[in-house]
Amino acid sequence: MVVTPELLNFFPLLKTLPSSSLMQLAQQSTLLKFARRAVVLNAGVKEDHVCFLFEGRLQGVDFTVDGREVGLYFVEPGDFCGELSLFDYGPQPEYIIVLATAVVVCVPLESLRDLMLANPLMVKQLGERLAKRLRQMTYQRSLLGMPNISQRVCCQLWLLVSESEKVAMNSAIIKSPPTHMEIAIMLNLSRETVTRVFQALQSYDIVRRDGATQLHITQLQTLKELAEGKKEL
Amino acid sequence: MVVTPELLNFFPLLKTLPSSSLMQLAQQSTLLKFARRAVVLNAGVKEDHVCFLFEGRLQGVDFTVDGREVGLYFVEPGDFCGELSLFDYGPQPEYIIVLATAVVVCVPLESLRDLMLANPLMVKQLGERLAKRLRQMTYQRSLLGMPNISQRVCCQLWLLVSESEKVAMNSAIIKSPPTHMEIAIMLNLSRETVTRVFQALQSYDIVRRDGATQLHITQLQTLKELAEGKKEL
DNA sequence: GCTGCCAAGTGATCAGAGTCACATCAGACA
DNA sequence: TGTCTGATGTGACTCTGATCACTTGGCAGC
Repeated sequence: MVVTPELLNFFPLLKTLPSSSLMQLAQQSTLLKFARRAVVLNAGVKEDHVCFLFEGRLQGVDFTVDGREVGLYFVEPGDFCGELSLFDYGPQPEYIIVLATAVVVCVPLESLRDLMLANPLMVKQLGERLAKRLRQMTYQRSLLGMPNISQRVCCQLWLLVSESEKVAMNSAIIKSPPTHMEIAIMLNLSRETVTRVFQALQSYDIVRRDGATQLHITQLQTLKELAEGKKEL
Repeated sequence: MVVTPELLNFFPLLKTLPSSSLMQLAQQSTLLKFARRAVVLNAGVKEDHVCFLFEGRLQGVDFTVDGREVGLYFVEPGDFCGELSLFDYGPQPEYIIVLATAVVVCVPLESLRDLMLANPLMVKQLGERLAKRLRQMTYQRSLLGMPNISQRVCCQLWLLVSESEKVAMNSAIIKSPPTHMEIAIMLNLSRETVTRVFQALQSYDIVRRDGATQLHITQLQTLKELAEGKKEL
């Protein structure tokens, strides 16, 4: 499918580029649609493109020696992944899996690297990006230290709420939310345990399922307090 | 204490700088000695310097809401910490604690940032550095997914062995190793559990304590196999 | 509408790590 | 040399979350 400069403009990182560069980049890029469970980037491989997510949701996952899945982070629209090798030329460290049908713009690694060399602003943005990811992973790691399981789940749920909805602080909607399994591997829990926490949350009417594609959080304030450990389920 | 350009030269990141810059940086930097348990960098604070470790060992730690310690990474001599805000001007995300009496060169953040702007090679190196830390954290996270506790401990131990000793593959020595507690928080385990794993390792004569300041790994090969899950304790 | 498939819901059971409460040990220090 | 402190070592007990083995439910495709 054809990639237009306007499409690239959707992504904060690329927005700052001169339109000539955008034009060129658009020509070299491809637009792909991935179904659920598809693998967007392979671990251990030197991938030759960076993936910009336009629509859907991705998850970075790793596997332990014994084949157990470990969830690392979620990728939301506007964000991208596979950028590590821009810096160190190393292989992609983790798998990137599609959680919800995803529309992805694949931008050649080399082109991006060239732009990066010519464009200090882009280096700055990419640096900020790595820093952000590092902060994110640090936070995610600290979640795992929490002894209270429900709190862990609530924190993760809270992370999935968009910033704008957090401000309003009323109710929120998470579109095509991760499955219990996908949340479980983020938090080092079993799928059943996550299900049981959700059962509890639903019984108190803190969250509600709107079909399979929407999770309605009816009491955002309560969820926050649960996440902060100010309340117990 | 006085910082000489030669001292700065010890650090790979700074080695590439022109000697004039080094000279200047040296004048602005301070050399500090920290005792065990001292706090080198505070979480949540906009620290104004980057810490280069000359001697000793540091640990990045975070705390959960309920005051539980979470270990994030170790810092070994030659390495540095507190560099995130170079990129995003944000606060230091985690505490940096001294594990073994540390000699630290504190370099002003602003000076480093200036050098970074003037010096593409340094940007490159710092980018590689962030990338490396991300890979490290990804790996450390995957350790937590392992269901077998001894394996987890062995992996962590294996990480503490220096690269040069891994090549020789005979025996190795870890100088002033982290305490059981410090290892425990890295692996989401209780201190007692780590102690029990060490007991097992010692009973099979895989590791041995040489006083409190040295941990002798007598069977490096076995340790590796344990870490890889090819063997069980 | 039927079938299949995957996600979610649920109870019973169990193992394994956390917790508690000590004892012990080694080095630091006066 | 005695004392203190922090690190280890260890047993007993608890209890929580994993596991297993199902059922149920919802959606997609035929």
